[in-house]
Amino acid sequence: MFHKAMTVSSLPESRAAGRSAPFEAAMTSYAPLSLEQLALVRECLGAPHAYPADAEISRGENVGDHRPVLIASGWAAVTATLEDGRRQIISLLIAGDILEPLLDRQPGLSVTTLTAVTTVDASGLVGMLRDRLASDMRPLAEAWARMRQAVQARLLRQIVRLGRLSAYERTAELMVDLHARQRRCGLADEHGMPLPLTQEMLADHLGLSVVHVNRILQQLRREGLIVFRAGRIVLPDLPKLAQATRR
Amino acid sequence: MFHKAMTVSSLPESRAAGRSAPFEAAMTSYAPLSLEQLALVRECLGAPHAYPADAEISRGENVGDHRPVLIASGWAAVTATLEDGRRQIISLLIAGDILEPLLDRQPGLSVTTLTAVTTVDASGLVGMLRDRLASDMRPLAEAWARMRQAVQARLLRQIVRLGRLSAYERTAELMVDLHARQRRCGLADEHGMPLPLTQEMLADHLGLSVVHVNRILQQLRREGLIVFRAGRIVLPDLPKLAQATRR
DNA sequence: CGTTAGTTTGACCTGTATCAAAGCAGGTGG
DNA sequence: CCACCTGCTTTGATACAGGTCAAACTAACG
Repeated sequence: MFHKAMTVSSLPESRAAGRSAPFEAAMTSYAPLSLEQLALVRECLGAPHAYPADAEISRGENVGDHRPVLIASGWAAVTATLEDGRRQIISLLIAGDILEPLLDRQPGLSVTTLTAVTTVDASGLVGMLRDRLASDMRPLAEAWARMRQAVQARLLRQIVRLGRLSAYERTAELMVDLHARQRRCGLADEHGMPLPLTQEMLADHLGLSVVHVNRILQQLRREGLIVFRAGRIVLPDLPKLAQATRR
Repeated sequence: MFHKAMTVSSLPESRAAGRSAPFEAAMTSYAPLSLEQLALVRECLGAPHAYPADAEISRGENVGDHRPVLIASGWAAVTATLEDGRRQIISLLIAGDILEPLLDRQPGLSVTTLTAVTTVDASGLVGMLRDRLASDMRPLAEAWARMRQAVQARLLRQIVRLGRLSAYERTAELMVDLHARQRRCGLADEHGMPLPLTQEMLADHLGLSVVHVNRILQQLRREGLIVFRAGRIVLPDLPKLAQATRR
């Protein structure tokens, strides 16, 4: 019915606006920031690093030199692979997301790009936030802290999803969540968003089989809760979709 | 077959040794610490706070005054409760564990004691670690960092468990994990440990139904991988149990 | 065009949930 | 000391969500 359309939805990702635009937008959404503060953020960020799709993001061999990094564009995933090939996508990373040392480099885990990705080094930013606790920088630190909390909250939510929600509820909730996250950094409009994920990736994230994910998506489509169009996913009735999240 | 025996296994919990003994043991297991360093840790810890079983650990109403806390004795759980009553125990907390602000106080989550629990305030310790970066305190900071990493790693592992392991694998892995954790702080011997959890709690943690947990436990017992005795659980063949963790 | 990666379909199987009831142990109060 | 609760575990019967296997279908791409 939507026939391989999903994979095509990744954007050209090159843009006139600064590399960190989605991140700045996200940050502002966590605490209101002045233009000066945003400029300061921009200064602190390191040079961008580009990865092709399906590559591993490894930041230094030693555990020591793992620096925090921001996803500037594209989609990536923190993935666990079991010996027998079963995979679990622990966390999806999208533009504006923080990738902290704490998260990756656990043995058995890897961070892989799902689309082409650019990252920027955030250790400068972290250092700046640690040093400068001046009152006018307070909102910055606050936004940063809230973003980290959000990362954590998502992990916990993922546990609840996998532990207690049905396939249908899980899928609906993931869509709602991805939409909210992409809205924060201006990558989604009110009813649509990019979704550059294959059904296999969705399955690996939702703890389901590919076949079942396919059937759940069909059900959601039949009910008019999601529509695939032009490589994007459209959520025509967000409230009803949010309803589908609960039993 | 073991008939309500599990619940009885919580220890008297009053002890001549200092309140923070399990925590110190755990910390040393993450980085070798001198007696002086351990003494310093002890000084930094706040006064103990006691909770009865089945109580909520809430640390201040405002998000601001959430201090990091250590579990000095007893078992607690970070729990999510859905509107319709479904529950998911996100994380089990045992003696020596760190309970960070980041973890609790997400909306919909609560931290509840499963047995009688004593906690100690760790904000002093954190402050000390932040201020004193003297070289001789380096091991302390390192141990602390590793403990935090372990907390994080467990959360990620829990996602993999729920997403990709069978009920049988999940259960076996939990036992192995709990044993390793309790060994670290000297609460378990080589083949046995306290397990003050009802099958319902296990179910809520493993994302299963009570009935199914019961059947899995029976299977593990039949296979001689676990034995319940005198309110403790015995793991007679740890290697084989670890094997049961994988498919 | 053939190849390849992704989606869709159907048939079938199984792990796990649900429901209901019974068994067991410990605590309580008469 | 017994009888009764109450909370926990165990058992059996049954239902269903979701997995597995296999094959067809579609679209993109070189």
